[in-house]
Formats: sequence, C-alpha cells, structure tokens
Amino acid sequence: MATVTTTPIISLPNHQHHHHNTKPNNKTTTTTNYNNYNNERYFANHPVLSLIEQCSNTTQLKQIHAHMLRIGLFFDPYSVSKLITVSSLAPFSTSLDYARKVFDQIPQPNLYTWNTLIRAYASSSDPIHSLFIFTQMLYHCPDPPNKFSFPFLIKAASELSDLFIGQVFHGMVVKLSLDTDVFVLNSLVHFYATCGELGQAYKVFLMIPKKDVVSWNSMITAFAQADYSEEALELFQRMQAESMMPNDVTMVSVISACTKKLNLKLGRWVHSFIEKNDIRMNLILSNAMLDMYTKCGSLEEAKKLFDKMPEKDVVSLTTMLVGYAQSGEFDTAQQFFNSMPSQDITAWNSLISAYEQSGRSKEALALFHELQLSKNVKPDQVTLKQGLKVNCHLTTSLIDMYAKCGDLEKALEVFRSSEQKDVYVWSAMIAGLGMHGRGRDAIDIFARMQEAKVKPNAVTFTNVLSACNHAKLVEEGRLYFNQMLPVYGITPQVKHYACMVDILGRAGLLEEADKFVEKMPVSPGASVWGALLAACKTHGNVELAEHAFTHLIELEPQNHGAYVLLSNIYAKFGLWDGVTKLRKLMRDFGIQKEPGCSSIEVGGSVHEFLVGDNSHPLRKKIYLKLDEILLRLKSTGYVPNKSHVLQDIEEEDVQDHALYLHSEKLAIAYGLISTRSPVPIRIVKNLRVCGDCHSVAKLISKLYDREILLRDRYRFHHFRGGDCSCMDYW
DNA sequence: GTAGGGTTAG
Repeated sequence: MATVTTTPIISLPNHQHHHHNTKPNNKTTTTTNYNNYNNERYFANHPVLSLIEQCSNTTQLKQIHAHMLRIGLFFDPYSVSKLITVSSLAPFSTSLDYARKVFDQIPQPNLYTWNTLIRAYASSSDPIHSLFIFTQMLYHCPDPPNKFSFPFLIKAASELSDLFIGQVFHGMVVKLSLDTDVFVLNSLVHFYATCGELGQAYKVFLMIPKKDVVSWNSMITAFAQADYSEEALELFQRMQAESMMPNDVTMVSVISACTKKLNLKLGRWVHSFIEKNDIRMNLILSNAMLDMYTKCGSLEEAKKLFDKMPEKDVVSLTTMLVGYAQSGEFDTAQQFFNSMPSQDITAWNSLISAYEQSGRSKEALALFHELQLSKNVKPDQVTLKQGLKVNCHLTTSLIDMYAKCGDLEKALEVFRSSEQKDVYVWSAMIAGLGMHGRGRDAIDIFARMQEAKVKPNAVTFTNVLSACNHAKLVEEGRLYFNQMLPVYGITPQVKHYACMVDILGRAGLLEEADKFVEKMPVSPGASVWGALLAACKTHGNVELAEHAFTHLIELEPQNHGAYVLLSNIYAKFGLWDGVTKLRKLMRDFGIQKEPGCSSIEVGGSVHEFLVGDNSHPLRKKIYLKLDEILLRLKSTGYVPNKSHVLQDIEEEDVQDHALYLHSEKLAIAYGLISTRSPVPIRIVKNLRVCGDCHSVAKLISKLYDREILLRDRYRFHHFRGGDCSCMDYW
C-alpha cells in the first residue's frame, strides 16, 4: 500500500517497514498446534468457536479459555478475537477487565484482534480507552488501521462527543483512501450529528457514493433528533423518490419527527404507511408510535396500540405513564408505574416531573423521598433537577403566600434562607416587594438576581414593572420595558404593555400613555384599555376616557368596572347626562357591579362584610364602634370626602348607603373590637380601596395606635402611625 | 470470519 503521510495530531508509522520485521519471526515458543499459527483458516471452523458464542456465564467462558490454551487455539488471532468479543460484549460480562487480560496475553495481536478490542471499548462506558488502544496499535501493529477500525474509532468519538478527535479520524480516513466506504462514511454522518455539526453531517451524507438504507437513516435521524423535523420528513420523501426502501429504523425517526411537530394526522398516515409496506413493527417502533399518539393528544389510539403490542418494556409503560399523567389521570399513571417489573430512574423521574409540572409539589416531594429510600435505583442528575424544582416551587408558594397575607418580613425570611433560587423564586420576591410598595427594594432584588446569573423571564418583568408602577418609579419602568427585547431577548406581551400604560397613566402622563398605546405592535388587550381608562379617572380626561371605554367595551361588553369608571369621570365633571346614559346602558345590558366585600380573620374564622352589612351577630357593637370612631376622627378635623358620596358610582354602591358604611370600615371596626394591639388588623378587599376609606384607615392607625394591613384588588396598604405604605399613590 | 442507524424522564 502507499506510504502514509503523517497528520499533525497522531502520526501513523510507516507500515511498509514493519511488515518485514515483525510478522515472520514472532514464534519462538512451541505448543502442540503451534505450527498451524499462520494458517488462520485452519481454525475458522473449530468446534470450540461455536461453544464460545453459546457461553452464558463467566465460568463457562473461563473453561473454554483454558481449553483453548491447552490445544493452542489461544494463539490463533481469529479464535482469540472471538473470545475477546464475547467476554466484552456478552450480556453477562459486566466489565472489560477480563477481555483486557486476555488481550494482554496475546504475544503479537494482529489488526483483527486490535479492532476487536477497540470495538469493545467503543461501546463500553469508557470509550476513551478505544483511543488509548488505538495509539498503542499504531506503534505495535504492523498493519495500518483499516475500514473496520474506523467505524469503531468514530463511534468512540461520537460517544465522547469529541469533535476534535473525530475530525482527526476523518482526516485519516481520507489519507488512507477509505473515504468511499459506506460503513465509514455512515459512522461519520452519525458522529457529526452527535456533535451538533448538522451541516458537516449533511456534507458527508451527500458524498456517500452508494448510499444504503443506513446512510439515509443516519441523516434522517440526525435531522429528527436536532428538531429539524421538516428536513427529516423531506429527506424521507426523497429517499422514496430515489427508490430506497425504508425499514423499521427509518420509521422510528419519521414517527419521532411527527411527534416533535405534534402532527397527529401525519403520525396516523405514517402508521398506515408502515402497515401497507409491511415494515416490521418491533418494540422500539411501537414505543415511538405510543409516544407520538400520547404527545399528539390521542390517548385513545395510544391505548389501542398498547393493548395490541405483543411485547412491552419499561419504555412502553413509561410512555403511557407520562401520557396519562399529562392529561391529569394520575391514578392511571400511577398504575402504569406500579405495573413495571422494576422501575428505572426514568420512570421515577417521569412521575415526579408529572406531579411537579401540574403544581402538585406535595406528591412530587413524597415520591422523591420514596425514591431516596429505594434500594434499586438512585436519584440521578435529572432527579436532582426535579428536586430542586420541587423545592423552588414550595419556596415560591411560601413567599407568595406570606407576601399576600401581608407578612413581608416572613416572605423575605423564606427568601433569604432558601438555598437554591430559580427564576420563579426571585420573581415571587420581586412581586411581593412590589405589592407592598417597596419598588426600590424590588429593583434591588432584580439586580441581585442577575448577579446570581439567573435569567429573568416574562413573569419577572411583569413583576418588576408592576413594582415600578406601585412605587411611582416612572423612569425605571420605562428603562426596564425598553430593555426587555434588546437586552434580555424577551418580547413584551400585552400584560407588559398594560403595566407600562398603568405606570404612565397613573403618573399623569396621559398623553404619553395614549401615544404608547397607539404605537403598540400588538393589538391592545382589555387590560391596556382598562389601565388607560383608570388613569383618565384619576387625572380627569373625558375625551380619552370615552376613547378607551369604547375599545374596552368592544372587547369585554360585560366589564362592569368600565361602566363604573366612565360614569365616575362623568360625575366628576358634572356631566349628568352621561351618568344617566351609562346607568341605562347598564340596566339594558343587565350589567351589575360587583359588590364591595371586605374580609377579616379573627380567631381562625373569616368574617365577611358587604356594604352596610347587617348580618353580623355583633352588628350593634360594630355600628356603635363605627360611630365612636367617626366622632373621634371628626374631633381631629376629619371631613368625609364627599366626592365619594355624591352622584358617582364608586366601587361601592354609595347611592343607597352612607359613605361610612363601606365594607372596609365595617371590617376595621370589627377588628378593633375583637383584637388587641399589637396584633395588626388584616383585611382583604375584593375591589380597589376608596379615597375616603384610605384616609380613615390612616387616621385610625394613629388615633388607635393600631397597624392595619389592607390588601385591595391591586396591592397592599400598610397603615401605621397615620401614614400608608403606598404614600397615597395607588 | 470484524462494522453503521432507532424509543421514554429533564
């Protein structure tokens, strides 16, 4: 053969020299059959060889090994290679140690024997040893690597995902003129795809002179696994156009492409294609099909196929488990889990993840604990990621709960003590601070989140913007909104636009808010028009209000808040005709405003109050207390804000009830009667708190020296010493 | 007489 030039990476020895030196004088010892050593054909059909293949345990193998040593068969390269193959690849051999020991005993392994060992390591858990063996082979074996060596070597490179070493092999293949061998080239296609070099894989694929079915399969699989489903399906079509008959392996990838596209129709077509063309339905193909049916939403067809399958394995059962879990049928999912002869780590992870994803952290955590107690399986990387998610999920819930219950300190405590924080934990803390009016602190957390290398998502930005909104941080709001796409790659959604309109509008920048809405690239949802309308109410702009109202009602004809807001704006400007017209509209469309309702928890039970509520057992005491409060307030100069009693329909229906009968006042009065300082009075209201109730609450917090925590529809108000945490901006 | 391609959780 031609002299081999060296590559810069690994040099191939000049094999022409070796040939004459090594091969002829490699026998100095003698055994009975040793004279036959060179006559390899002589042993090819030796009866012992068929015995090797029938071995079912290590003891039998060792017996044959001993026998081969006795009769000299051990020194026949072909025979000893068989021994190595079986001892490394047979199902009962757990490690390559034995095969390696056998190999080390061979005085002059030939190329065939070297290839055998490289093959064994390539499919072992330590594929890097293939490369070590290869470098030894280059120096000790008289023959250069051949077309059989490279598929094994390239496979090792694939297993290692080592692009560099694979490229080196590719170079050697070219220099050794092996670059027309379909086996070698197919391995290269697979290798480049494994390393994510789809372009390179395709280049090699096109260069295969005589493509066989494996060539096509390798390329189709490469596309399918890289989420290029369209390309995979196109190649499948071209394969047929070129009259290459697809086989069962082809169909696995084709089905998998359908699954990725969530294309049930195409999946069904492929199913019938398989039946029409008599393609063998093996277990793996059936499993791929099950996966397609469950993921594409046809649990029925999956079940039908599952029942027909002659053979099922843990993958089949896991696929069904996931299918049922994702449609909420956890009992059935659990049954599939229990029906497994033995649950592998994937099965555990599937069920844990299914619980986690449906928000059932408790079940997920319980299963995780059960897994830790299991003797057969150990949690792996995926499990730990799930466990982390479960923990983060619980942490997020706790932060959210404490924040919404008004105990921001406790929320912060949970946040600080959590070891792992994912994007949702950070976001929940930002939201918590935001709803308590601590916009600066929320922004600070946002900055720290990025220092911790956690990438913000759309939820994070909603919370950041909302925090800016509640704290009147207009500049900051603009800044973060404008950074969303260019800096963070997150396309603003309608809710982000709505937040921005709220920020601008609430701050009185009505014109800017209006322009902002006009320039929106997405169509403004009801939330955007609602925010604009609310801003018009606060800052008094009839024309813009009517504009926003028209759009809002178009989207949500039954939105009672819209009618109330516009009616209030009319009332503010004395436009009584408008008020009357709106009231008529509301009557005609059967629109009723949501009644204001405040709740307070005392002694473990929740007490609800509506406007002018008379149903509470302690109503007499409550109204007496209310009178007393108002008397004390008036003595300090308090004047009820009549704008809330006049002609407008406030969030509470003040037409029939006096201002002081607002539900939050009743709830506060009850709180003063039934609880003692320093326990704060905690109230939750379904609507936005009105201006009068807000000033009353501030005064009570001072006169009665009580903290009042009031959560309204949009945020928290923390009244203390005569002031509110919202700084009167809400 | 050596070889290559495929399914489930994240």
